[in-house]
Amino acid sequence: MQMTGQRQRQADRTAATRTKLIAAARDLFAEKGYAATSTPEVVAAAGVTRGALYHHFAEKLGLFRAVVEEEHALLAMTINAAAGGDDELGPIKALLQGGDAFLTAMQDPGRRRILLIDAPAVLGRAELDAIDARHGLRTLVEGLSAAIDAKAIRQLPLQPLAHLLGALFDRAALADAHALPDYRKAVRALIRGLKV
Amino acid sequence: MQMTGQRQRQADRTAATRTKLIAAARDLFAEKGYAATSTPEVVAAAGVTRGALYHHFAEKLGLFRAVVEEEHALLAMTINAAAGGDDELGPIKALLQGGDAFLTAMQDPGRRRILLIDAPAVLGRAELDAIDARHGLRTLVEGLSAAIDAKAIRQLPLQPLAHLLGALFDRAALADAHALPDYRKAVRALIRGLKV
DNA sequence: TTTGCATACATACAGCCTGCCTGTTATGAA
DNA sequence: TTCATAACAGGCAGGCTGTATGTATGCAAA
Repeated sequence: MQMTGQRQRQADRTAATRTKLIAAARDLFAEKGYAATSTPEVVAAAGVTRGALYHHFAEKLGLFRAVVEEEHALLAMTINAAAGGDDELGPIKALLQGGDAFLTAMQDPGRRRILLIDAPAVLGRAELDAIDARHGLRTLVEGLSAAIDAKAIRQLPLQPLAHLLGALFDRAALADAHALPDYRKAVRALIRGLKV
Repeated sequence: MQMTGQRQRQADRTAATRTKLIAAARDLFAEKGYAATSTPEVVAAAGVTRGALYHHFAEKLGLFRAVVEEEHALLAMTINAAAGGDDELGPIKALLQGGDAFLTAMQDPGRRRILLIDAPAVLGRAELDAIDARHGLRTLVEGLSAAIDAKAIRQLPLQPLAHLLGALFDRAALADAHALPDYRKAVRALIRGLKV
């Protein structure tokens, strides 16, 4: 039965084009930002035509959305790989370690630009929060929830606290590399201050 | 001596045009965002021509910069008026009160869009930080410095801590109005956690 | 195997926008 | 009054986005 094989060929073709477009767009968005990146540039870098782009994505925004989704997923993977190991660490230590993993994973300037600088303005807070809720924020909420249940930190509104800590980490990630240790210290102090 | 009067006339003319442009741009940027606002729209709303705009501003970005500066100054004025009164309040109370004033002053959605959503992406973090350093962040740094000197909060790197708290307040300001009390509560807890 | 349809592109086009450039008018010093 | 300069006005070139139309390839059914 070659049906699967044939269908796969189609799917592969589609996937290959999408992948090339997203990869090329990611690099350009990372380097020059969303607004300064034109679709002709993207398709030239990807080795396809604008027709292909607009066949797969309704608009330039859709391509950016896809890039953000992928970058977010990659980020979550990296963090889970780095901080997902130790389970018996205590809720606060787990939070701090997760935060460190996040800051490390965010050292790529392109990633910072896409996720922290452009995405909020291009996609809007609401949509970016929705994406974030499916990836990084979820684990943060879980960690905080565990910490509160274990009475390791004060009882506070979960979602707001998670968003605020997320903003804290985002801001720390934007710090100059040489200032990062100080930011790390301040973040840790703020989190430790939540202890009951 | 009419020299002053004449010079004033020129200056007034310039100031009037600039004011009209900035006011019109502020409203449009607030409503539709920077990218979706065109210079033809702006000049139509301001009742001038594109020639006037490009005479006063080198590019569209310069107009946005001016809007951000003004909005930042207005914000600082509002906060100072609301929270600058009580001087003998204790450093932590003063911080919390200043934060509340900030959140109140940030309730205007247009202001939020301009300062918190668009500005970081359009101007870049570095330039926005430079602007912020001259307005809101300065008072925050002073407040924190006083609190540390008074040994009311733990000794931590000043600039990073200020930027982190700034990010905290920014995020809280973006919360839905109905969730604001919970955000406020969480922010207060985080700040109180800094006590020695 | 062939036929017919859908998917995956390619290309040309219309409309808009930005920044610049050239001309014109108002202003102020001499 | 004269002349220089600032403050505009209007037009133009280049580029970009999204769309519409045309073409080739894949693939399921007859």
